Amino acid sequence: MITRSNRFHGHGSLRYLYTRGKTVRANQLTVRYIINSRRETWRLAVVVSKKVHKSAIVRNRIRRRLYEIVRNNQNRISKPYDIALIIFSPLLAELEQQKLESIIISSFEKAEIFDNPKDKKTENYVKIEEKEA
RNA sequence: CCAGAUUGUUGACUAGUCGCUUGUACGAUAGUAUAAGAGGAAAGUCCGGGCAGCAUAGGGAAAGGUAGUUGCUAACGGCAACCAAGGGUAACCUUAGGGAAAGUGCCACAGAGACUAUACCGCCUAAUUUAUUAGGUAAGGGUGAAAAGAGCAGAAGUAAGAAGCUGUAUUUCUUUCUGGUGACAGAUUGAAAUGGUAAACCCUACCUGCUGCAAGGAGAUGAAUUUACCAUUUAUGGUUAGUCCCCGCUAUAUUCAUCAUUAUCCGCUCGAUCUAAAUGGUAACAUUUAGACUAGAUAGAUGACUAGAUAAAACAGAACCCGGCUUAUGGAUAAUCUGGAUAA
Repeated sequence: MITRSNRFHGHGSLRYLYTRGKTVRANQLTVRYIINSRRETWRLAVVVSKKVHKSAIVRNRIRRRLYEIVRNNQNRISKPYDIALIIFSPLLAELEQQKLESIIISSFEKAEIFDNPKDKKTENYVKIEEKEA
């Protein structure tokens, strides 16, 4: 689970994101995102409607797995993005962890929410050099 | 040992890595430490109550609900014990269990005819055209779940028949008695009635004010109207609004715009609470004593991954809180009881 400051609040905010944000589509989910100039940290919302699955247990499970994957990779989000993950398929509750993680990471890289891997490596090298220095 | 009946319990654990929510302590802050963190149904939202607002929640009408008795309870359409009817060899189970003699409606198909009802066949009498007409008739046939009959049976009677009569069953009212708080059970006197349906209208008795935590309270900034409006009078009348309707009651606040505001804080968890023991009661339950504090989120915490024989398990996620009901549920397991078989 991510901290409360990184969660997404309010219908108004989501409406704003839906009308003005950019979208990237994967097989079973879409990512909508926009840079929020008022904030300093990024925010994430996972939207799982009742059409996806009737049971609240399954919907909670999808939400928690996606939050967890994003949390493990949160160092790669540099700018104050507002992100919404909109889910279409109940298969995400059963999918293997590595596959699910690769889907999320690839779609985030497509959207340029994550920095490019090459840039990331160079940054890391820079940091290491600084530490060594 | 086999087949059943009833009432329960549990419904996941350990280790590691990375996290979330709330409380407490320390700290200027960042944060650190520590404690706690979904269910038996949290579900369906079907009943009942608390709590909140509307008058203090009042009267009438309408509408709705409940239906054996006694008790339990904050209350109930719930629970317990009992009564009645039905099912089972039994343990035990099931029951929308008041009234059809207040009135109305309905009873398909078949059949001549099914409650202001009838004569198809047959039977009897008369007439003549000897096979038809007219009249009588419900003993018989046919149809149907039920037939001129409204419980059942019987004899006498007649042209053929009926009304009527006799016996008996049940029910209602009634007389008296016994047992029980009572439903009721067992006897008994007299009179009357007799198809089903009240999960058809209806009648009887009892109960129910409406809206639900998105209740309700506290917003910020700016603007406008003002003691709701009209008339007379300064307290009345009318209008409007609030509680479905009528009566009654109430009327310093109301409206608009903006705020990525459908936000934020309170309500919010100590309560008809939980655990244990004792006492009373057949039981539901009650009382007393001792101890405990046990989720409070808000796009919504209680998790993700790895390892453990890997196949890790059912139904399933608190949203103001309680008491029930109903529905979903893989596996494991306890107690009591019934019937049968075998052995001693």
